Order: sequence, then structure tokens, then C-alpha cells
Amino acid sequence: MLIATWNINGIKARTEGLKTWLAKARPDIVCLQEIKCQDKHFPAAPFEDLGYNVAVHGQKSFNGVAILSKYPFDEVIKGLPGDDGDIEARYLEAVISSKHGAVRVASLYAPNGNPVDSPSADGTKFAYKLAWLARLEEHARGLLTFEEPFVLAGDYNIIPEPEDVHDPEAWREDALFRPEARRAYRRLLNLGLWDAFRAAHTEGHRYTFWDYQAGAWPKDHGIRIDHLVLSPQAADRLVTADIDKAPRGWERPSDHVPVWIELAL
DNA sequence: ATGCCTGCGGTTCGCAGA
Repeated sequence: MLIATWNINGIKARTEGLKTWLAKARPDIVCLQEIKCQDKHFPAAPFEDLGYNVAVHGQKSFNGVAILSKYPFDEVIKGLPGDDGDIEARYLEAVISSKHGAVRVASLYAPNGNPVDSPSADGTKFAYKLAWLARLEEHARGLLTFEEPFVLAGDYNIIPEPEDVHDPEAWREDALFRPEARRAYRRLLNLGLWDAFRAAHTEGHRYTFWDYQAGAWPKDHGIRIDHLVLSPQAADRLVTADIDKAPRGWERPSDHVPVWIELAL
């Protein structure tokens, strides 16, 4: 079973590019982030025509997550538990059964958190990011009690280690690389979860995001912030993982590229 | 030190992204 995650930065602008990639990569399940549209405006038909079931948790203009699956959805849960006042569409979870067993898959879009000291309605953007990640940790802790395969896939907006950024010093004070954010990611992994790409690859400087500005892509000034995080039962079934950076060079690309895993499921 | 580029909403500029 192939499971991918991709922050596509606007589904309406990326429908053709996503279709092209699906035809090439042929994933069974795809977690999408930053669809930037309401549920009713998600262009489901082109993906249903390719054999995918579609689940969407969106909002107007910003954020928004979705899951495409060749297998039917047994269950779909919208929103990350832990704060009823949080109206940002950043989390969608589904239980999906293949012929070899069930897997729980979440498509998540963690808050960016910049600027670190900016005021906002509930404190600062950085405080919202850290609170959101604490909720994710608490939710993962609950899921672990089921002792089943699950995959928390998406744009974490966290650079885990210095080897995951072209210039660590330039990102030192950024919300994506601040110790508090990295610590939150480590706390999540310390529950017993695995970063799938890092489990399969020892080399550094493999990136999932390159800014549109300042020639970041041709200069390979990237960061690794899109992750598939596995429960022990999913990690036991991990065959391989990789980043497909080719779509960053396509016409009208997203600034992120797909990351994918193969599970023996 | 700042903008660089892009998508979106809703009109041609402001906001957010990372």
C-alpha cells in the first residue's frame, strides 16, 4: 500500500498537476494540505474518475485538508480534538480497510507559527502552533492505546534537525526551527512513533519545501517539513519511504513536493 | 533591513504563507 502526503498550495490551482502525479505515482492514499477551499468547492470529480474516494475538511481561502483513497472510508473524523474554539481546518482522519487490514490515516496541516512574537486573538501565532502540537501529541497518545497501524501525515511546519535545512543558522529564530517546535516534534516521536523518511534514509539535506522566492529551488535552498509519522504497528510494516521532488520543477508548481511510504498492508 | 513569489478573494491590492 502506497500512502503519500502533499501540501498542494491550492487545489483549484493544482488539479491538473495532482492528476498528472497520481497517474505517475499511483498511490493508494493521498493526504492533501492547503486545499484553500470549502468542502463544497473541492473538485472531487476528476479524482473520483481516477478511482479515488474523497474526504474533505476545508474552509474558504486558507488551510484545508483532504484525503483521497482507492479503498473506501470506514470512518471519517473532521478536526483535531482538544479545542472546540479552534475553527481552522487543519486535521482530517480516516479509517481505511485494504484487503490486508485496516489503517488509520490522518492528513494534518500544523500552524506555521511565524512571526514568533506577533500578537493575535489567542496570544501569539507561535503559542497557537505549540498548543496545536500539544493537542496532536495528546490525540496520538490516545490512538496508541488501540495498538493498530496509523499514519499521521502532513505538513508539520517543523524542521526536525539541522541536517533537514540548507542553512540552519539562517533559520535559527524561525518558528519552523525554534527549539520549542523541534521539541514538540521530538515529544511526539518519543511516544514510540517513527519519522518514516528518516527511518528509511540516513542522508541529510533531502527537502520537501523550497520557497518560491530568491531562487530557492534552483539553488536547492530547501527544508524538510512534510512528514509521515508511524505508529509502531505501521512502522513494523514499513517497506520504503521517499521524497518525490520532481513536481517542484513542473509548470505552476506547489512550493511543497509529495512524500510517500510503502506499507506491507 | 527588506523584498523576492504565489494563491485567493474580490476586484487590481491586501493578506498569508515559510
